Amino acid sequence: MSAKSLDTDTEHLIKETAKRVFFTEGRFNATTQEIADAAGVNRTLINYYFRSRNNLFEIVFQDAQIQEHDLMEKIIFSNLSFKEKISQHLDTFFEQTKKYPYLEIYMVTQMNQGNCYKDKEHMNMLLDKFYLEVAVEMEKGNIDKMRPEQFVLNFVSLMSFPVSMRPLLQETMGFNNESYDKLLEERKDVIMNTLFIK
Amino acid sequence: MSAKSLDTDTEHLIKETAKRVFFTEGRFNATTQEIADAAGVNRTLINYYFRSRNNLFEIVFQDAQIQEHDLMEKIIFSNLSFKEKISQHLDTFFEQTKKYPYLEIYMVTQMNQGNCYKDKEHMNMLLDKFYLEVAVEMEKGNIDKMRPEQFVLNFVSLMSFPVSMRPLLQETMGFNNESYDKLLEERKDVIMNTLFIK
DNA sequence: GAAATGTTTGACAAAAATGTCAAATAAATT
DNA sequence: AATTTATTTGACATTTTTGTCAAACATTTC
Repeated sequence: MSAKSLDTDTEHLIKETAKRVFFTEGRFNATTQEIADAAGVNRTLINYYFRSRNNLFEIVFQDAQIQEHDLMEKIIFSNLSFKEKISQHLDTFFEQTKKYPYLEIYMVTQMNQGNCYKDKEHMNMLLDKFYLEVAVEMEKGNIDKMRPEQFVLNFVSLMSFPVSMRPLLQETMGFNNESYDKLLEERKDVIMNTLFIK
Repeated sequence: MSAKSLDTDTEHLIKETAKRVFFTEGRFNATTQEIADAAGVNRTLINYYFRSRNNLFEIVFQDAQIQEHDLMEKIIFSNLSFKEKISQHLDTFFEQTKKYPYLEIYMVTQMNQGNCYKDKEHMNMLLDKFYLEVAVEMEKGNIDKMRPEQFVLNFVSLMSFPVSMRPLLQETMGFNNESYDKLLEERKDVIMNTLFIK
């Protein structure tokens, strides 16, 4: 039981499928039937393992939070230089968003439906540490002077928006999948140049 | 009939309420009952005026597109200098997003559910015109050199992301409503400084 | 002010989605 | 191999949401 393959563990399969439907495909109001179909299992197994649809959704939401959180933690507690931290984080982020492009949008829609974010305390501690580093870089003249919070907003905006909003941006800007992928690949350099003073 | 007040025109009231529920409150899977309640009308009036829930949603989606479109057109066909165009657009955008912060996210979730964007042709024409202006500014040395498309991505990202993702960002960054509002107010200057070379 | 038209309402029907259960099957334990 | 336990299934019940309709009401038109 403990050595059971994760691939065939139905509970795990359902959860991963739900994540795929939400975070990868962005179908935020998929029904339990649709998720069950996508997982290739009987719908009532969702009730067996998760009791209710709501419960499954809450668990998936928590998972999403942890994922965001871990990514954040990784960048802050590495002992790279500031610039390298940013650079590294861009790599991990773009890697992760290939799998789950709609993770952040999902969280927003959930929060707008009354679901709320947990573990603010710890996150704040991480951020305060980061703000200090940002301030140091400003003193050194490596980045423009502004409130560190604004730098963080710039950073996450430049990084996330083109991914999260891809359907809208790709369509309005007249790209096809291939050319938009290319655009995204080029973004790392663009972002580094935008954030740091040459 | 033609001179009827728009405030009491039920059809109009329902549509505006739906927009409020979706774009202002971000409750993307509100039921027809919830929308009717929010509008203070009988639910079946939605069927009377819009035939089906789906039809209402499509109409609202179209409205959203037109709104985005008009905003885009405004900036491009003004005869201000490039920098003033950007500046002006930031003002209009922030003004608009006070009313409809979740308009863009709504469009993305709709598109992920199979709804698709219309009128690409015209939008492309607008963008091409804008790309040319961007290129000129780069030549002049007012903005960093990059593909004009990347400049547009930077621009919209810096502008939209902190608004669209507000629930997530505000929570994770530990702001309250008031302090986040303040942060947003400061953003115009930050964005101008980030986009333009001093 | 009577007839015609447009609007609103509640009762009901239909559809869609979720949840429950007992029986069937499979797996583990003795 | 028999028994216990865990998993899976389909049939059914419940709940939620949407759509229809005729009657009530209001407004306009003649």
